[in-house]
Amino acid sequence: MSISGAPESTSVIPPDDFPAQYDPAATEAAIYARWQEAGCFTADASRSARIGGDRQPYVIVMPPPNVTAILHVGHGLNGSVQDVLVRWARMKGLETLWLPGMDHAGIATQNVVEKQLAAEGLSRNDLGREKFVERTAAFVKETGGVILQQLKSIGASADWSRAAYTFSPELSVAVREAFVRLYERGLIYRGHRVIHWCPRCLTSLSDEEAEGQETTGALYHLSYPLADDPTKSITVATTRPETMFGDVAVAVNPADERYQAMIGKNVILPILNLPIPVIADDYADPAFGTGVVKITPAHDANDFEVGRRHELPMPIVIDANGNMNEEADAAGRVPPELRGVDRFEARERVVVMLERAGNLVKKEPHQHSVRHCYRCDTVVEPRLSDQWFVRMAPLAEPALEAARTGRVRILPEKWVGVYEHWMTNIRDWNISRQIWWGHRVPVWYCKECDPPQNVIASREDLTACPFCGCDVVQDEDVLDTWFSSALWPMSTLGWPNDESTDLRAFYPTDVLVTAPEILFFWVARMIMMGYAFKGDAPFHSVYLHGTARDTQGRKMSKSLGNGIDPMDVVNLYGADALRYTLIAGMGLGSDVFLDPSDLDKSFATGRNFATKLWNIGRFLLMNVGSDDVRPFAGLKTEELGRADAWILDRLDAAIRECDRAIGPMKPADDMWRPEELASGLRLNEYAETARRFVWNELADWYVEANKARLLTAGDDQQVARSVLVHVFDQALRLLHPIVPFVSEALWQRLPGHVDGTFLATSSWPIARDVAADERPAQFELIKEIVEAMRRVRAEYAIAPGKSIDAFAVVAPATRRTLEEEVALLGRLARTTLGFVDTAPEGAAANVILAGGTELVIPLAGLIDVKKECEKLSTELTNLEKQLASLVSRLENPGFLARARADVVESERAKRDEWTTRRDLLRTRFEGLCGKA
RNA sequence: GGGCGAAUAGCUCAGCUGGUUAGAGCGCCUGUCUUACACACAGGAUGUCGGGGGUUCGAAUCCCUCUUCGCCCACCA
Repeated sequence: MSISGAPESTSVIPPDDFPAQYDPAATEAAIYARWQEAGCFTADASRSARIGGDRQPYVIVMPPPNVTAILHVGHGLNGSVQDVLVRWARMKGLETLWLPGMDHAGIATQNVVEKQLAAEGLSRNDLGREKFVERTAAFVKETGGVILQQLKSIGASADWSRAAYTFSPELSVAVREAFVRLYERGLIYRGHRVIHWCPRCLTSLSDEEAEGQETTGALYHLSYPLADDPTKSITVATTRPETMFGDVAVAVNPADERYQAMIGKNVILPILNLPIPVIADDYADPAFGTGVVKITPAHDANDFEVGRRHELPMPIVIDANGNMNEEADAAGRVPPELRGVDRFEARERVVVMLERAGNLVKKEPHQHSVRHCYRCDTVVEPRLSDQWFVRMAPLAEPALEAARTGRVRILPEKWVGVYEHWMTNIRDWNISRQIWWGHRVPVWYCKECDPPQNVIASREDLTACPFCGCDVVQDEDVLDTWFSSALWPMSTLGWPNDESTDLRAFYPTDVLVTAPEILFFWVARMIMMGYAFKGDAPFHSVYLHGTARDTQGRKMSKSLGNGIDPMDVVNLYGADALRYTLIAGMGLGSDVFLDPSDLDKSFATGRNFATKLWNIGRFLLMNVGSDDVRPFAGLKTEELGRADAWILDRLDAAIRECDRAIGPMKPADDMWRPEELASGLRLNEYAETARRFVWNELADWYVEANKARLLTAGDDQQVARSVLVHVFDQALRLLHPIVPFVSEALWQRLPGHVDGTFLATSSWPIARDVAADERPAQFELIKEIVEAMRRVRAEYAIAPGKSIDAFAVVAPATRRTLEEEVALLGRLARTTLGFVDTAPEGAAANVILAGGTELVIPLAGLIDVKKECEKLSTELTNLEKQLASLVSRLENPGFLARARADVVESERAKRDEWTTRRDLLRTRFEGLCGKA
């Protein structure tokens, strides 16, 4: 198939400049390069109205992907959403900044490098801290940042000149500043307590990093004999019998009748034969298990609290690697045969030992949540240690208020409740990690000074104690990666330098787009830090998008092997196909389902749409040519045909709908009004509206209606060329944020395109404000007539080549204005259409259109009269039934009294229309089929 | 265990504050290579809007309840 079949006179575009088949691979990279050369995505701080410029700023900070990450569909989804928003804002004339960057991803990156070392038979300790950090930095420098390149190939219009990195010198300054300020305000403290410990990563984790997984384990009932009467015993229930060596007490509820006599007595810890006290504490729940809980303060966060309340010792019996071992306060507690044994292995063996000793009462299956390391999935071990914490309650207060007052809008709204719940029950944040890759805790210890002077948090590296001048040592720990991420919107713009141009021009930012999983990891903490250091929220909107899932609803992941590589999609169908499919397929907050085994089907929507768009462009260029086009603005209203008036009307409607779907860009006066909290950011509605306009209105009707006009030289041809080019130009603008490449490629080829201008930086369409006129409605009538004729043809299986005659019975005034236009459109249905005042006699297909217009198609010899009668009969019956129910509604006093006036009005209009139709149908029926 | 959300065409979902003959994409059926497009065009079929109650003149839409799925949180060992 080539365009050689096209009439020579209109074939003005050489095939090599406008291939018949859209080729994204050949188009996209070149276009992206030109955008970058032209600086289309580089934001100019001096234009921000906040520092005296002429434009409102619009800023999105990109959730920084891990520096080692490779693009997956989740990133594709996230990036596409942000890119749609920033491209939209840019076209709306705002000074738009999409600030990209990467996260050094402490534990994750360290794990990658440690794995490499392991392959060489080395551990990080073999290298030592300094060498290890050097090696990791080199690895990151060498291989990191792949994902940023990949984001470019999906069209991300980020300002790469501002790309940031959480571990850069600049951002490290911000991290230190934040730490020291919080420390000085008493919001960071060092605590000795039970935290989540990953025995594989050998570091502590925050509550959020230790993810619970429902697991079927066992609940073991163990009997601990009484010290003063070994014939009696008390039964405790536990899921972790191996921790018994760390038991220092058993607790019962003070109100529990059953155990009143035991409180204060001692029981004997089996195997070890150690006496431990029975204590009373509210923590013991009489309703759970036996009502008795063993207390292991060093290996359970709750037991730790109990231990503190009762001033109990806290022996550690499991070491950092998760093996049974005697550590602090545990001398003689771990039996020699278990020393060095893995905790799970030990569990089995302890159970056997207890069983032999007769202390195992029973074992029952038990469902409970076991926490795993979010980076390596190892079962987390609660461990007693010294860690740094952030006091969260004071920080959470303004952040919570922000969501309540409308300063920050969270979409979809269902997350607001989750956010509130978390914020009101917030717990302190463990920010220290026992790894090497990350921001080292900026705290130095002096051995000579007395507390509190011996602990110094400092913005500068210290070599000597500022108080006594002697040597100091820096804390060994590094900070949680998320501590630096929490500062992201500020630190990337220049904070802590409050005078920084970018910070003044672009902070606070506008929308944060991310996945709901990291609402607490990241989003909530950014809001808190924003208030803590800048006194304001870092953005006014949080958009939480869905997850990419496979056809079985499973989350796409590397480990499951059910992922889709976005680069495959880009290579096969182009970035636009990927973007359109993702954006159109994702309702607010709902997940996107894709079939990894059938990319062709999964991305058909986007691919087909890009192709369609390309073909409209081809038609336009082949038929409009490259000769000068009359400027649209110079056209007089009366020069426009009905089709022109109609498509312009549809365009205005589409523009309005798209604007409404994406929603208000910013809150007025920095506060969302209640009714705005749930509105906007419906990107799928925007995509659907734009698609419908371009495909179903522009291509299916306007282009078809214009074919004849464009071939007939004259004034009207010039009008048609002008309107077509204008409407397509506007349509490309409307679509550009979703499908930037193909729209740009086409826009650059439009007649009259000025070299060096880009669709990416052109203006967003504005709906006209014009007086209503009757022509769009008249075109709708033509459309209906054509559709009716097609239906009749299909129904009676009239051969495609065979022309038929039809008559439309319309009001004389309308008829006069319709005739010429319908003549042009007649070919659409291969029908000769005439207009008459009354229907002709004889057999005919009869269609009643909206508004009471009757279409009569005399089909002598073509139709089966009996079939037609049956059809008329059922149509008539249905209509009468519907009409009856409508009439009864309109006669219902309750309805008339309570329904809104406009509803009543429209119901009445509908009744009148249906009545007319019913009468026409009845006449037709009686004429054709007789009274029978 | 607490909280939140969802259930609409074979599949993925729209249907906003109650009033439409309940929609879209993909899939399916029937025609068509009509000079931009077969990744297309034209036409078509398919839904007791999860079950049951209720409020109302009127419910896919509001309330209650049940069922089934998701998600978030949680110290019941």
